[in-house]
Amino acid sequence: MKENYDSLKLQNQLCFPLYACAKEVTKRYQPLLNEIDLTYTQYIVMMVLWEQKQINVKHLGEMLFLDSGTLTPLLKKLEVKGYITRTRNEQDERSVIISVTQKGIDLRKKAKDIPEEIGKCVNLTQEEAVTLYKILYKILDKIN
Amino acid sequence: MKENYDSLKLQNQLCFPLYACAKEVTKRYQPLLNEIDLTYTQYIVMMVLWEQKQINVKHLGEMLFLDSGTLTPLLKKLEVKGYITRTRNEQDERSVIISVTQKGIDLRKKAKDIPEEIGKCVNLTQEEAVTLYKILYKILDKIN
DNA sequence: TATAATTATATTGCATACAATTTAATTATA
DNA sequence: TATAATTAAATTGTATGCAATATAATTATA
Repeated sequence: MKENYDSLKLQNQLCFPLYACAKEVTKRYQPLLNEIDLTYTQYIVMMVLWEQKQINVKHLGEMLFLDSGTLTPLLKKLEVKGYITRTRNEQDERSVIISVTQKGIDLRKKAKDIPEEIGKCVNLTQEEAVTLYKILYKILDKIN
Repeated sequence: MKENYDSLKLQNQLCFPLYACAKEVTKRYQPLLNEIDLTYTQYIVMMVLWEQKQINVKHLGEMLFLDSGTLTPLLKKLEVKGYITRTRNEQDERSVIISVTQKGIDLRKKAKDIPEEIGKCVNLTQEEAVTLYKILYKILDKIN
């Protein structure tokens, strides 16, 4: 009475290549991000702030799928670097407002070529990239 | 002379949904894996050992895209739990051979239903799943 | 309007990840 | 065959991530 464990084989997993791919791609960012003194997670935070200028921690966490245990220390580091400020919302003292500084805004110019560099090393066709994008967001939309 | 920073918008990134999706899906494993006292990374290590019974750290790292800085402490924890043993290769003392114990083998029965449970919460069509799988492995194959 | 419930961050503890370095063993070569 | 180069793990240091809990502020309700 032999059981079938095929579903537990590494090559039959969908999550594993997802996990590995995310790590490998993120790793490719690091040498580029080192030049502007950011980690990948710090970079996506700055991306949000380049668009919005200002956002509270809760909303930021919802956008990036990160909780306060990750964001609080990370934001303090960005504050030390001078890229953001953290101030309590005067209307609701529970909330902390993150604002980008001029130094943070200036960083965007230096980051400008990073997406293209990463695109090169990922090397998908335009069609594949669009398909991947759609499927990933389908998962993200359903999962929460 | 306004510069165009569209490529730095969060919604134009391919890496971000990849990063977020990997995290969110992995998070869904945790309640299931808690019942058999494994983390996700420990789980994929056990997956390899359920197939191979024995493998050295270097080869394991290549399969899982993990380095010794991650694997060494993780494997020591699996050893403490009694799921694996770590022994030096007598032919080459630099190499450490990881072997699954009977207790480790028995764990597979308890893990059997996990892939299906995860499949439910990801909720892709069979075709989407296959497409995603292929694109992810295309990236992984090229990137290293 | 006191008190309970909820909400937004912060903190703590644990488990990755990885770059960089170290150590020990093996292999290549002058 | 000594010495240099290479290789495989282990170690160190830094940065996430997240569950669980704590704290403080706000809101709901008896």
